[in-house]
Amino acid sequence: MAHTYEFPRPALTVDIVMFALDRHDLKVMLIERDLEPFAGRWALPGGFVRVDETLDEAARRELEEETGLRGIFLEQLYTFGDLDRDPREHVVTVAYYALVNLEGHNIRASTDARNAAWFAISDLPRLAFDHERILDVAHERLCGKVRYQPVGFELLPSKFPLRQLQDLYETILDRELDKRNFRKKLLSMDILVELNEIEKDVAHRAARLYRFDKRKYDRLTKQGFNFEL
Amino acid sequence: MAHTYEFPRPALTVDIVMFALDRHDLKVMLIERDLEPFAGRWALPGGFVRVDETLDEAARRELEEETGLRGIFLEQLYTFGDLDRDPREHVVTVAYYALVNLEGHNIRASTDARNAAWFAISDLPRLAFDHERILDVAHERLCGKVRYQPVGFELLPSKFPLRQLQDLYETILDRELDKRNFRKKLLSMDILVELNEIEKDVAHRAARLYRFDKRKYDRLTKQGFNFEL
DNA sequence: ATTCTAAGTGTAGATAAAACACTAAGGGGT
DNA sequence: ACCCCTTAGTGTTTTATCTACACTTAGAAT
Repeated sequence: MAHTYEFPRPALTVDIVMFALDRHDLKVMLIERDLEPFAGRWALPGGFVRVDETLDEAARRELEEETGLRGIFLEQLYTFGDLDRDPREHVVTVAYYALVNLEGHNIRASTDARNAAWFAISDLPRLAFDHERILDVAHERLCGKVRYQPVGFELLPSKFPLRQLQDLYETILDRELDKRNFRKKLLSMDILVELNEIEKDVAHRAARLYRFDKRKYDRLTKQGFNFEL
Repeated sequence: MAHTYEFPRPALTVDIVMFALDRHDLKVMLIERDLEPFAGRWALPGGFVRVDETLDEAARRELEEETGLRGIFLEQLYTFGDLDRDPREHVVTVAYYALVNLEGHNIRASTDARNAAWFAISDLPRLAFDHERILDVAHERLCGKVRYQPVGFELLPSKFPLRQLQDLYETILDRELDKRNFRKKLLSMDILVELNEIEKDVAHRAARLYRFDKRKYDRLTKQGFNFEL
C-alpha cells in the first residue's frame, strides 16, 4: 500500500543508546546489520516511527523488540538530521538513551535472529551511519546527567552496596572519588535506605546493602532539594 | 507534484522559541496564525522541514524568514511527537530555542504580512497546538542552561554594564542576587573584559561597560574551567 | 550648592569540600 | 585454631567557597 504526499518528507526513525554497567566498564548494546546499507556493520538498535505511535512509544517498542525489557529508564537525547547520514535518502532520527541493569533483569541480548552484543564504550567497533556521533552525544549527556540527577541507580540492581554505587560514579565520571567523602555525601542526602541485608558470596567482609528511595527523593525535590555530586 | 512512499510518514516541522530580554521581562516572539487549524491563535514561528536541508538549516531559515536575523544563537531543544498535537495528522516537530538581543539588532518583528509580536513570558495568550508545552520546556531549559553555560550574554548587547548582566540573571532565575557577590564571582572567572567606556545618556553615575570574551572562555574551558553561577 | 540615583567596593562568619589512615569483619588457607 | 588477605566502615582538620551586609563616589537634575 502506497502513501502519497504533496511535498517530499524525510523518513523518521528512532535509535536507542542502551547503557549498562559491567563491573568497571560502561557498555552499550549494538546490533549487527544484516541489510544494506552498512550490512555487516554494528549499529544502534532502532527503526522507523509508525504514524500511529508517539516517539516515546516507538522507542519503547524498539527497545522491547531488541531486549524484551519493559519499564526501562528511557529519555530522549537529541534529534539528528544531517543530509548524508543515510546514503539512501534523508532520514531524521530521534535518538534516545536507556539505562538498564544487567544483574536484575534477564536480558536476551540476541533476538529475532539478529546478532546483538554489549560493547565496552572504550572499545567499540566501527559503526553504521552516524551512530558514533550519536553515541558520543549520549555518553556526554550521561556524564552530565549523572551529576545532577539520580539516574545512576537505574544502572544498578535495586539493592546495592555503597561501594558499587561509588564504582559506578567513578566509571562514568572517569575519576576516583574519596570513599569517606562519597559515603558522607550520599548518606547526608537522605535518599538511600539502609537495608538489613548484606552482600552474599564474597570472599571478604560483606557490605551492607542500600536501596534508592524514589519517593523520598521526589518529596525532597518538591521542597527544593537538588541532587548534586 | 506528488511524492509516494511505501509506508505512511509523519510530517516533520521545526518550531522556534525566540527569547529576548526587555528590561525585566523575558519575552518570546509569537506569530498570529492566519490559516486553519488554530487560525487567529498565536503560535511559535516554524514550518516544515524540506528534504534538502538539515534540521538546523530549517530552523535558521525559519528564524531568518520571521525576523531577518542571521548568526543568532540557536540550539535544539527537544522533539515533540504526540499523536494529537496537530488535529490534521501526525506532525512531529523539532523544537529549537534562540536567544537574541533586542538592542543590538534591528528586528523586524512583523514580516510577510503576518502579525508577529513579543510577549512577556509571564503574560502569554492561549497558544496553538502544544506550543504552551514547548514554551514551558524551553523556559525550563533556559533557566537550567544559564547557570552552567555563559549563554546569557547572547541576550545582551556586546557591551554591557555589570548591572545589566545581573538583571538578566535575576529575571531568568527569578530571584534576587547580591550585587557584590555577583560582581566578585563574575570578575573572578576572568571571562569578561573591562572596556574603557561607560554608559551614556543615564541620569545618574554612568557604569563601566564590559564585554564577554568568548576566546578566553573557550581557552579556560579546555583547561577544565566550568562556568557556574 | 543640594539632592537624587545608581555605581562601586571589602570583610567576617558560616557552610561546604577536600585530604587523609586506621580498625573491623569475614573467608580462605595452613 | 591461627594467621593472612581483602574489603567495609568510620572522624577530624584544613581549605575553599558562599553568604550576609553598609557606606562612599560619581554624575545628572533641580
